[in-house]
Amino acid sequence: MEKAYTDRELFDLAELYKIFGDPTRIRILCAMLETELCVNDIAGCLQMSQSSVSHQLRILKTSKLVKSRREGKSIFYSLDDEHVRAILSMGMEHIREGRGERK
Amino acid sequence: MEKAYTDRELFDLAELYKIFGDPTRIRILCAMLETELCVNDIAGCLQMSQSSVSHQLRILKTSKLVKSRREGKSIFYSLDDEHVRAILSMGMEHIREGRGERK
DNA sequence: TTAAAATATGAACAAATAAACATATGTTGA
DNA sequence: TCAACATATGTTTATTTGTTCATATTTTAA
Repeated sequence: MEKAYTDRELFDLAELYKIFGDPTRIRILCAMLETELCVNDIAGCLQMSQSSVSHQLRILKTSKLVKSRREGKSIFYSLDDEHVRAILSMGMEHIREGRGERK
Repeated sequence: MEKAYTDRELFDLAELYKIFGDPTRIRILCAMLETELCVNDIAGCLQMSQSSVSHQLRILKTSKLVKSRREGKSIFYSLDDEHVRAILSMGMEHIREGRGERK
């Protein structure tokens, strides 16, 4: 039986999950589950600095987890595709099945 | 509309993905996609030290991503549940849709 | 019970990275 | 063009964390 995945794919896979593996980014992503948001909106409702939000959004965008569109002075961000939602809800299911308890 | 997830859940979710977000752990998990493996097997086929494998396995077990059973002097590890497989393949789909390219 | 094999664990070190701060870029309206 | 607003980007710092080395447990066989 041959190897299922290439080294490259395994590395990229880890890189992908690394993006999800930060509380701040998770909060940003989940905030966008319902609607697109501009940087200031996110900074406001998540109580974090504009700079920090912007830095994280850049990471999320580079990883193709969010996309953006400009409207006047504001730039609206939203989840890039349905895979992002699927990954989020898949993880949440795992958590809610009693596997996410304190260490 | 009320908040979909609690702060606790969002934090746990990030913690879960953080476990997936390391190349070594991803390689260990994917090595176990087909069959259960003991520590030495993993260290051998992944070319890493016994100590490092053991440390990572402890993390994976604590997070309920793998389970173990003893057989004589060896301890065999395997994926804990179908969610782990689902999360892995979901991420792989995302990668393979051209969203995992170099930064 | 002693030795050897398999695994686990503790400590130290180095690399990665998120947040904060300051500053730069870009857009709109007067 | 100028001022004000929105967002982006360097840089530094503190924290986190994966690996290595040394050592400790645990199990089997003689």
